Amino acid sequence: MTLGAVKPQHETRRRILDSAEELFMQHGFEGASMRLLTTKAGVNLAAINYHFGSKDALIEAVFHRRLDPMNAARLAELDRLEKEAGGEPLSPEAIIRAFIGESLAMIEDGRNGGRNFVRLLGRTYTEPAKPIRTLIGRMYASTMERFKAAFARALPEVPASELIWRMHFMFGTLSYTLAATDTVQLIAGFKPEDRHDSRALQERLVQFLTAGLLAPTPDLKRGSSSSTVRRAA
Amino acid sequence: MTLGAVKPQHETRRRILDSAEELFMQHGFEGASMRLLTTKAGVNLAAINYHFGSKDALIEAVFHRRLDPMNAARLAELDRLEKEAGGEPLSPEAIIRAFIGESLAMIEDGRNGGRNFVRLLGRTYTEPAKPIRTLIGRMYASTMERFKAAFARALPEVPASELIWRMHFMFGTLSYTLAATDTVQLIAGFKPEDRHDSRALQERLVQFLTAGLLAPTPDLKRGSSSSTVRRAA
DNA sequence: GTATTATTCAAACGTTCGTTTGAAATCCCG
DNA sequence: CGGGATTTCAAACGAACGTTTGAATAATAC
Repeated sequence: MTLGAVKPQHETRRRILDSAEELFMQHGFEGASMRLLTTKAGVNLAAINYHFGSKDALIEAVFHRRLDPMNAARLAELDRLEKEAGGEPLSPEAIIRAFIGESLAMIEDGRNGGRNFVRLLGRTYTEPAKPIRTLIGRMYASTMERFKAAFARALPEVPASELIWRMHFMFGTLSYTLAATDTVQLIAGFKPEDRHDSRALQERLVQFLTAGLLAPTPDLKRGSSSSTVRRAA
Repeated sequence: MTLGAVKPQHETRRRILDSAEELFMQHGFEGASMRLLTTKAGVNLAAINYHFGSKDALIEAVFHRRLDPMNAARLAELDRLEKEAGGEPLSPEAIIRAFIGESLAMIEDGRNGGRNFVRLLGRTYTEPAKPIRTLIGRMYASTMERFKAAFARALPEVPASELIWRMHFMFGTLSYTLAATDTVQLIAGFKPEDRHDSRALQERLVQFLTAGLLAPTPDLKRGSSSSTVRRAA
């Protein structure tokens, strides 16, 4: 058979990355074997070690390919908003949108495998393997710092410790939403069409997260901390 | 016959379950090998297959041991609240407390390995392996139905489809909070002592989740602005 | 066209995996 | 105390794992 033998320069690399994205999502990092990955990619078993060095390095490459541009876009959007605001603090909702927008946009971007990646990503935040956790942590560090600062500026009356918890909660909601879509359905009643409508999903998330972020701060100490009810929407 | 005392009889079983709980949490289901599990438990390699039949059956047993009582306690608490309310719908916050209280109580219950399990649990909701996902889904089904009904009664004005998404978000926040504690720290600034103070954590979560649950819904017919703020605390 | 480099390929490496086995040790009851 | 059932044990099983190898092939440079 005459295979159109025109192979772009790093076609093999790309095929491996695409397959890995999908199979890591379906079977996990340990569950997706080299043989499974290379078979799906239609390349030789040794190709992964040749092009990436090891399976771990492949995992790292999978994340770098998407996560670096993704966080860059988040920061760019934050920059754009802050420039537009001209010194004024941003609204919490706008910051939330800047953070989650890029993730959710990937969901319907069927052109590339962004959907696979985004679900893989949501899954990875609770990955047991330590090297992967530290890798993810490193890749997010600067982005998280910038957003933390933006939230702090937007909500000067919320204590820093409280803000960190709220960001923790928000990130958890996002990550679980990305990961669990299409997988476990603990709560019956999902309408399949909803899962792919990232626009509606984004609005639901923004409503939920904004309200949670602006919730009155709990009274943990004996002293009464004022219930700071802010703008709701 | 011989339904005699079951004291030391299943000591080996218990040791295996305890070790599995901890090692599954640390290394994942595939990462924790039979040899690692049995070595940590101080039992023979063949003990798992003898007492449970297979590694998969052990995983199932680990979840049944804790999850069944946990969900039973959730439902009992919900029953208690509803009886106490005598027909009146419960407050959303009370329902949230009934749901998350049992999970968080386990965190400080150092007596047994509840802490390990709770973190393992949070991790498992995004588990790639399908059998485990369906197992978890089955174990939660009835509990989720009851809580869904309770929320629907408490919030008659929120559309069912919206409510399901909000429950989804709430569950995600809880699961991520349970799982990611002590693991990945995307947001710098966690104070270690906070992680073990389940009382404070519960208050923070209740505040965040209640606000998110009660967030204004854009589709709401009585769509005037944000006056949907119900009892706040 | 030849030399050089880059990539692909089949085969095999040693290791570890979950499971099985049959005998030894232990427990339990009459 | 003795004998049948239960549990433990060391050893081995075949299968699958990630990785390596060296030759064959393709692409590129001179």
